[in-house]
Amino acid sequence: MRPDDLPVIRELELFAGMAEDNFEEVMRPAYLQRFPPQVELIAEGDAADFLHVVVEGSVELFAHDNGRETTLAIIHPVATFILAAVLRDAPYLMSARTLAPSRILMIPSENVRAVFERDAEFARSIVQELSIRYRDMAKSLKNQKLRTSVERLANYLLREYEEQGTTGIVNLAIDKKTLAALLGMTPENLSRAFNTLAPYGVIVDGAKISLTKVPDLRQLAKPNPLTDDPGT
Amino acid sequence: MRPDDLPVIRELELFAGMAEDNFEEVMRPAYLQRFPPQVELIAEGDAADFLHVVVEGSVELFAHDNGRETTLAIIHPVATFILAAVLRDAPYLMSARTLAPSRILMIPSENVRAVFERDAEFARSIVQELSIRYRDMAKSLKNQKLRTSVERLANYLLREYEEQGTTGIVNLAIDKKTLAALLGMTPENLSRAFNTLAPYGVIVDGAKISLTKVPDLRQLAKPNPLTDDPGT
DNA sequence: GCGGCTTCTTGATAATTATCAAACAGCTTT
DNA sequence: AAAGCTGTTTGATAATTATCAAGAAGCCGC
Repeated sequence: MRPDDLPVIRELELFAGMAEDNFEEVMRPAYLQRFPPQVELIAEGDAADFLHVVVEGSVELFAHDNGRETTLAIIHPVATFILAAVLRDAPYLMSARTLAPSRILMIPSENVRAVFERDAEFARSIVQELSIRYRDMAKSLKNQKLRTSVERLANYLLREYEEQGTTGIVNLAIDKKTLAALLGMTPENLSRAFNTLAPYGVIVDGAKISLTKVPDLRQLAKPNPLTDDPGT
Repeated sequence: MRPDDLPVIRELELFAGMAEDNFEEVMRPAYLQRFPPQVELIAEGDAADFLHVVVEGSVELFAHDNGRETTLAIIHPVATFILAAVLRDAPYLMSARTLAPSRILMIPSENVRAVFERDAEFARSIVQELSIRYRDMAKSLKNQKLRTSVERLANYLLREYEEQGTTGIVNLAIDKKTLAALLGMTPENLSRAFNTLAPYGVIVDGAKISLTKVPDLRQLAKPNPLTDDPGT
């Protein structure tokens, strides 16, 4: 592990409050590894041996059923994934693969559980993290069940628009195939959904999306904090 | 509160491990109330003032967006709901209504949070409960994104079949309109989905569903523990 | 029993989404 | 520059799901 990585991880909300010696105990057996893109880090059904932290790059959480595949979330630095499986010592429900060249911190599950038992601050942070994740998942389910694919795309664009500083340009950080899977549609349909949004000022140029009529787009999308706002 | 209710609640996994005096402190300001069916207990967007426990009856968690409504879960006794909102002191993401005449225990959120801070066993239980809920939500999302409506119905029936003792008869505990919303389809489509399943030995008689060709149904449904098994 | 009610079902049609096939664009490799 | 990728788009068609309208079945109060 590079010496300048630890402070970054320490600042993660999950670890920020815990006692220094407990932090060290969690981190001592952890290791940080570099992965190229498209490497499968974990597979659904596997035992949850490690808590993973995306330190750099990005990770896609996806799942299979019936021979079909879907994307459930994209994890950006610095954040953990599969915390729930680790805490329950249960099989992963999702697989994970790197999207970009990434550095992943892997902490043995036992250590997470052991320190959780005796560090109340850490326990508190874990509960907050889990609650956020639960709520994000609930929002995703609402998004999927209550909106059409065009609406999901419109809301996704508006969310990115806010996060990227309302400049009028949204840069897609993931390729369109992955975006389609995340939004619960086929790549062909994503392409058509972009066309449908053209009258609402959505101009596509590769991964660069211009939003020229945000009020119109907003009227179509009808964003709702109880479905859209992540991390609350 | 009836004196014989407390032990039942005490046995809830969430409360089982905690110290007696802490349990009393959580419960002292709580109150147990009886509600007729179809009473809206909480509304999405409201502040999370109480942790709710379904002691008797049943509760539907549902949500709106875009003028549409969907059902996210049905809660049976004895179980809590909206724990994540309580812990984060954040607005509810879902509304809740009674489906049957129900008795609901309401515990002020502050008390839950206060005791959580100092009872490590309680904290542990909360983490387990949250993890289960997160994973159930993830399973629901997989179910919704990866399966057709007929497949979702088939898997629902098989799950109920197991839970109701594999007798060949499944009794629907909720009306078909609610089931349709839970499975993410319209009532009309649910009716048609049942017809589609007739060749697989699914015979509908009101709320009584007979499964006469379970192996065939299973072959169609392709149930998967990583999508279906609740509470793991 | 008879309205009156709700729930559920059926039919016809429309909207949404997926599939299959082919073309195209932007890459890299040779 | 040509060939071969991969990712994306477009077109044609099919499958899935929703909507609208009407009918059937069950339930309740009187």
